[in-house]
Amino acid sequence: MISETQNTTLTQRLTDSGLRSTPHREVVYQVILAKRDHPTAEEVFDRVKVQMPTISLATVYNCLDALVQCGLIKQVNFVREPTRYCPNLHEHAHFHDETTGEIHDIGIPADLMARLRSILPSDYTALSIDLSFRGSARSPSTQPDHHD
Amino acid sequence: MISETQNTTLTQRLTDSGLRSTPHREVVYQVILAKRDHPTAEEVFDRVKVQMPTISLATVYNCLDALVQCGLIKQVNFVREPTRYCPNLHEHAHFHDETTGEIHDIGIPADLMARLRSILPSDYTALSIDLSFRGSARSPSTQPDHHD
DNA sequence: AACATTATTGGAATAGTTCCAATTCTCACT
DNA sequence: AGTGAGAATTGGAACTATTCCAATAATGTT
Repeated sequence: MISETQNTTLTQRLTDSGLRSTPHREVVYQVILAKRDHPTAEEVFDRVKVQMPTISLATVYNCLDALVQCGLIKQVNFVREPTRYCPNLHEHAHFHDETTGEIHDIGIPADLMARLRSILPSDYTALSIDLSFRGSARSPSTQPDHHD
Repeated sequence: MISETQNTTLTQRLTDSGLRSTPHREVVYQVILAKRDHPTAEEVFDRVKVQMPTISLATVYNCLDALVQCGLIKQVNFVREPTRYCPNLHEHAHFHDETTGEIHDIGIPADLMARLRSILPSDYTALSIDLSFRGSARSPSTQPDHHD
């Protein structure tokens, strides 16, 4: 079940963006919050169907778009992979572990965010910044030195 | 025509990765170098066809994969957009201008690259780092000046 | 020249996402 | 509570991007 607080946040955020709070959107949001991984639309669809078997994939896309639009979730994408969705609203990067397939959130310190913005020419306005790593997490000793 | 130097680099890089230098791969590489934008596979296909009308889209994908594999080009991707290809081998970020649709390269200073790596836990090994911005370049205030 | 390996081809198949028209729901206003 | 306008949902078709496949062609090696 969604807590009062979360529910309020959801409704609030949606209406702030001129969108309605609907049962479908609530369940989609709930499902993304419940398991803190980075599901694809298809995975969200599967999880939502457990509670709401009649929901359609098109509606899941619609709900995800709505949640992105009102700023409650973010889209994450890796090369030639389907879009994934992430409810972590703190500034963070993503590490895509190619060995396990998992995606890990990596916090970005505020000063680094500022530094990132600073590399842009002054007339560029960034609405969003995306930092992602690809590699593997479990290679403790045998790391081949690799310089360019 | 491809210059000796470029051709040598291409052949060298390919063979280093256990791949062959073929006419198709040469033309694909040449086309990507010629216009320094960030074409999709489909766009590369269209440009290559001018010189090599019989090439197939599957081959373009194959060639692009080969060039990525040997490190001569990089894949760039934005949310729900087809993969794009970039021959800039310097460390750089991408700015996706949503007003014009253009993608601009933004250099990343060496110390910033180091800083980025430093936010990863010590047992994470990054094979690649991807930094991208989304926004618009034309400043929000009235800006009659027009630079490129 | 013959062979093994690798590349190319066209087309079919798949995956991810969007679109559409019909229906249902919700909210604001009586 | 009833009604109408606008928004959301639905299923399925359409579309786009990419991969797969089996047959053919090209290449480098002996």
